[in-house]
Amino acid sequence: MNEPTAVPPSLLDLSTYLLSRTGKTARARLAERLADRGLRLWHMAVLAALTDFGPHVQRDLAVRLSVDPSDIAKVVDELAAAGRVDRSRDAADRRRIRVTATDTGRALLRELQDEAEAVQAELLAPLSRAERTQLHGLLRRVFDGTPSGPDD
Amino acid sequence: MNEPTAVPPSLLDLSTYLLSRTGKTARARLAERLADRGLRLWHMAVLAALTDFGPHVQRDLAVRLSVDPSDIAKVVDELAAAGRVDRSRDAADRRRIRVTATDTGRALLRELQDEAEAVQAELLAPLSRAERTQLHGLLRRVFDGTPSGPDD
DNA sequence: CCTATTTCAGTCAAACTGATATGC
DNA sequence: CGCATATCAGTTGGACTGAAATAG
Repeated sequence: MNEPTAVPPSLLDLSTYLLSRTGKTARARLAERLADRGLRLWHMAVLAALTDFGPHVQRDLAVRLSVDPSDIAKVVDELAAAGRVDRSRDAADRRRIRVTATDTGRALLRELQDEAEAVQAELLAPLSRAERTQLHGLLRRVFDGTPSGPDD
Repeated sequence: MNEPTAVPPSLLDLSTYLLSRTGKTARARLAERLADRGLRLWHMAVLAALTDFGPHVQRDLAVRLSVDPSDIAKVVDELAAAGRVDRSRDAADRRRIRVTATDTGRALLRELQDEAEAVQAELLAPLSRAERTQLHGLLRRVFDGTPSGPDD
């Protein structure tokens, strides 16, 4: 008997289905690599925000990354325990906790970015360099045109 | 103080990040619409498989859609309770349960496809028709080149 | 006896909610 | 007092695991 491996065409015809599936695969592959280091995707996202934009109050990290503040707490806590970020109370407003990436935190981010690019190279292998640029541009315009929900 | 709304460039530069985010948005938007009808994405996927390829044994549904068999059971059960599919024991191999879409099941699928296309039109609004076709082609090639993991 | 199919119960991490403590 | 920030505990739906029941 033939194996029922073919995906339903009425799903394949939806670009949103392809987006969803390939996106999920991409995330899963990177998450798997990060798990080998005891990290999750949010650890990388936080390090990226701190490195790109400098120190953040935790609240601002949550806003920028569209994560719930209650979930940021745990992630920052773990990064701090590993020496990847420093935390310090804001002298002017003692409610606020300022988070800064350490040198080893920034070094870790560079390694994670290498991993991410390796995953990406695997995933986009069917495309030529020009096509990858094209895809990136199209995705970027879709992303920019999409008002961010709380769950994105 | 300026709002920290900008997403970190070191993430935006990753096509896989854009894929992941836009894919998640697409899924969430459609899931929200389906929830209004008391349905989830798997209900639609099962109806699509049954409509595109005809009746399936549950095991084959699980393989085709890359879902765990233990999760298919619940979905099919709900669809059957709503009269969208029929179940019958295979006479030759009484372990197997054959699932068939009913007329109302197929009618429901058509409605769900309309919803999906509406979501897609919203999401891809920034792109011209030609660009959407281009995007679809690129995504399709990435998808086809990606060996499916259990979690895709 | 071993395998295949279905099903149920339980685990597990992720996303979200609610409540609390602290400081403005 | 109201509001903002951080934190903790609990909930919820999804994906996966293990084991049982039935049939080949």
